[in-house]
Amino acid sequence: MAVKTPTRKPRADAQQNRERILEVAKKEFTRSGPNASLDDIAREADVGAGTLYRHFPTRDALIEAVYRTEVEKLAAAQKKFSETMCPIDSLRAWMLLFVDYIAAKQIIAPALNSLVGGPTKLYEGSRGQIQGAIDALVHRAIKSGDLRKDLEPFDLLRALIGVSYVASSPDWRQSAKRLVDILITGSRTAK
Amino acid sequence: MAVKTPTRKPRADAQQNRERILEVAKKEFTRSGPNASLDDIAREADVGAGTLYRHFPTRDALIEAVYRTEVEKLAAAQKKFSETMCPIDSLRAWMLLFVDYIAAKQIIAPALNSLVGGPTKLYEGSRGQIQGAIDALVHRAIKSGDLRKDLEPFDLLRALIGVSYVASSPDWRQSAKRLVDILITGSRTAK
DNA sequence: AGATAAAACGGAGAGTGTCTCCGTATAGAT
DNA sequence: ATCTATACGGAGACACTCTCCGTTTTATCT
Repeated sequence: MAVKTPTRKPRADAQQNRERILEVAKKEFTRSGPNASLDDIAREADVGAGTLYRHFPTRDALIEAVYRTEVEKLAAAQKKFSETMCPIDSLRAWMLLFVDYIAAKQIIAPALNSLVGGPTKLYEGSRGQIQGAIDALVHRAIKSGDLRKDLEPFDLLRALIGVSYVASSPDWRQSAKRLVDILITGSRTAK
Repeated sequence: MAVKTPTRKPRADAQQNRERILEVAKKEFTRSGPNASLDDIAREADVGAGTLYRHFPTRDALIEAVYRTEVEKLAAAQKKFSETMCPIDSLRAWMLLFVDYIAAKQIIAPALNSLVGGPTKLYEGSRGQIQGAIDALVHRAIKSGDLRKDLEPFDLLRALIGVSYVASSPDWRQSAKRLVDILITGSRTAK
């Protein structure tokens, strides 16, 4: 079923370059936001601009790749929570983790908009991961009767992103976590 | 109390240019997002680049100015609602208006991040307007006993922005409005 | 109606970033 | 050792940003 594979082994240097670019890009995006100069990144990674653009045809492709591993961790956490906690608790735990995650790696913030499905079709991959996670959590909690049946997981994600997006005040994490509870309270089945 | 005013009457052409720039800028930002070329905007407004930059020293200053009038309308709506509805209803009405507003003028979306207090200090003016509106609404509803006392108006705003930010699916407005109710339900005083 | 100076204009151009093209280098297969 | 698919690099064409300053326009004064 896999694609035809009479292809030769991929070149090692290509892989190395790719990783080095990602490393540098992560640092640069963190440092100077999503508009960091791509040529700068290429230079710092000791590759030509062409190499960077071959690996990542657009700025967005690069950003997407940078955040993919982070996103994968969040997705993995969902599985763990679902296995060890009751539905509603695992949802809350995941949402709180999300908040912490953003707090720790502000990097992600600039990309969140697109992640949630912005005007462009970027982030399809990452988006699928995150959406899969929240879908699983919400559906389980709906099935167990803890949450309203009409709850759209994606809406919850949107709100969560809004909450997490900006660290504008020192007590940001506190208030973000309070809001997670508000969201969950509002999402419970009417008693 | 006013500043010294031995100044002469401001020049009419300057004012006209300023308005023309704003008009064109609004159109361009709507059409091609917040990265629209400023030189293009200047050209289309029949002014030199220098003129544009004199009026609006930075891209952000221009964006801020473009959105200011929109923001003022939202702030005005708050007053009206507060005068004619009960606290909790006026909060809900305003939040729904906010959603509609974004739906109608996607323009605002790109600016929302900053509006909510992003890394930069832009949008101070607009932000104050919006924050004032939600503050008033929430405080009134807290005072009337409809909402939890520990609710941070700003959190609600953040969530609202997250909900409104992206029109990723056709039924976006529907689900955004559902989420407004979830937020309000979660914000009510525990019975 | 001039005359005057404050206010505003415009656009050339320097600096920076984006992205492509294609000649060159190299890893893996034989 | 040879071959060739694969990948590399960086010059360069193009686009955008923003400033500088000589020129023009406007409000005001007489």
